[in-house]
Parts: sequence; structure tokens; C-alpha cells
Amino acid sequence: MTKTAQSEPKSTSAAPRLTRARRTALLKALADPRRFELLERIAKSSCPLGCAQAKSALAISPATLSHHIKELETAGLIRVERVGKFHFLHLQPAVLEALAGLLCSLAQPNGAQG
Amino acid sequence: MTKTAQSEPKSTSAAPRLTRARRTALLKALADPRRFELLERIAKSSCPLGCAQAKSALAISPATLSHHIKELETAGLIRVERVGKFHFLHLQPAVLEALAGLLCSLAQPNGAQG
DNA sequence: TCGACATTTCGAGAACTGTCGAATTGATTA
DNA sequence: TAATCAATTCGACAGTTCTCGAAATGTCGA
Repeated sequence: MTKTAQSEPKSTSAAPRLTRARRTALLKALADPRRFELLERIAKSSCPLGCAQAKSALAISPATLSHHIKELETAGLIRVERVGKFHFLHLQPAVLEALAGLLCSLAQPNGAQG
Repeated sequence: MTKTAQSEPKSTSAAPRLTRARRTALLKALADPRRFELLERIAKSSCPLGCAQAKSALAISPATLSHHIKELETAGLIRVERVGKFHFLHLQPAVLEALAGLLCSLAQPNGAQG
């Protein structure tokens, strides 16, 4: 009850509400510097990022890259488009926006509680 | 936390731009569920939160609470007001907003580069 | 000063995570 | 089919972090 005044920062696509577990998973996924850098790469690329580009951008072993990709995918931050033997990485902006909205609401006076 | 070695001004008001190291430190500080819950408590409290309330809210040992408080303080997410034998916890909203802004900009098309 | 309370530090154990080499699976092409 | 390239899984190691009990430090009131 009383979910009044949920006016959060406008998101362009539907931002899902985050459960406690989900928000922790998201933050953990973002908290690794290489993973964040990878996500930045994906976000700033105009076309979906291929694994080869990701690998050369981060200078890590294939095993490690695969691990990080899975972490980001599991957290829901990216989507992996599998076409043939290549995988392409897409950002999922809504999840990022949901988290940003949560942090922003916390920063408001009284944590923007209802 | 490992070496950061990036002496940057810790502003308390205007949202500072986040270096790579700082943003990682912030995300790590937020990525622990108990720490996030503590931060939420602080944010949603109308008056600065005392350690006793924090401790009873989280149901953890004093040692662990002290550890988490230090992490949040080091990350710049809270300020600790030390008055006598009591410590009061204040949110530092600007840092949270800076991080939210960063995430939001990443979510924009092409990662809002430029 | 002493005793009670609040908080921190210390030390250690357990659990988690990032990393990589090696082996494996899967897809494409010759 | 064989060869090759892309990506994943496996197994192991190192470093980090969470957690707490015990001891120490700091503060206040009697």
C-alpha cells in the first residue's frame, strides 16, 4: 500500500523495480573494474560489441572474458546475441536506469520514502 | 580496498566527477547487502542515525558494524559526526547522485559520450 | 579515580572472487 | 572429414572480504 508519488527520474524504457537480491547482484556485477570497463565499451559502441573487440580492449584471457560476460548477462546488464560462432554484446539500459533511479531516490531527503 | 593514490578533493556538496578508482570504490561499498541496508537506514532517517540504532537494525556485532561504517565513510558515502562517545551517521547525497548520474549516462544511447 | 558504556582494533577462520592454462564444445570452411 | 577459429568449462591458485570474539581505546558520570 501507499506507493504514492513514485515520481522517479524519467526513464525512456520501462525500468523494473529492483528487489533486494537483484540490486545486490547488479552492484556486485558493476563493482569489478574490468567488468565496468567492459560495460562502458558496450554502452559507447554504436554497434553491438563482438567478443574479439572486447577481448582486445581489456587485454584479458578468453576464459576471464567469458566469465565476466556471464556475470554481466546473469545480472541482466547485457544481452548476448549468439550468431554462429560469434557472440555480440548488447546493453540493457533499463536495468541500469532502474539502479540509477534507486540511488537517486536514496539521495533525496529522507531517502524518498513514501 | 587497495591502493587508490589519486588524491582528489572530497567535495561535500556539488556532485564531483568520478574517477575510475573512485567509482569502483563506491560500487564496492554499495555492493555489500548489509552496507546497502545500512545506507538505506541512514538515508531514510530524518535525524542522523546513531550506531545503536544501526546495530539493532542490522543485528550484527559491533566489530562488523564498525567495519562497515568505515567502508562507507572511506568511500565518501557517509560522514560520521563524532560527539562524545556517540557517533552519528550522515548521508552524503552528492556522491550518490554522482554515481547515479554516471549510470544514467551510460544507459543513454551511445553511452552519452562526447 | 573507578566503573559502565560506545566504538575500534586485532587476529583468525570461512567464504567469495578474479585470474589463467588446459581441455572441451560448437560453428565454419576447406 | 579434418582443420581452424570462437567461446565455454574445468581446476586450481592467490588475493580479497565478511564475520566475529577478545582485547583495547575512548568517553562520561558517580
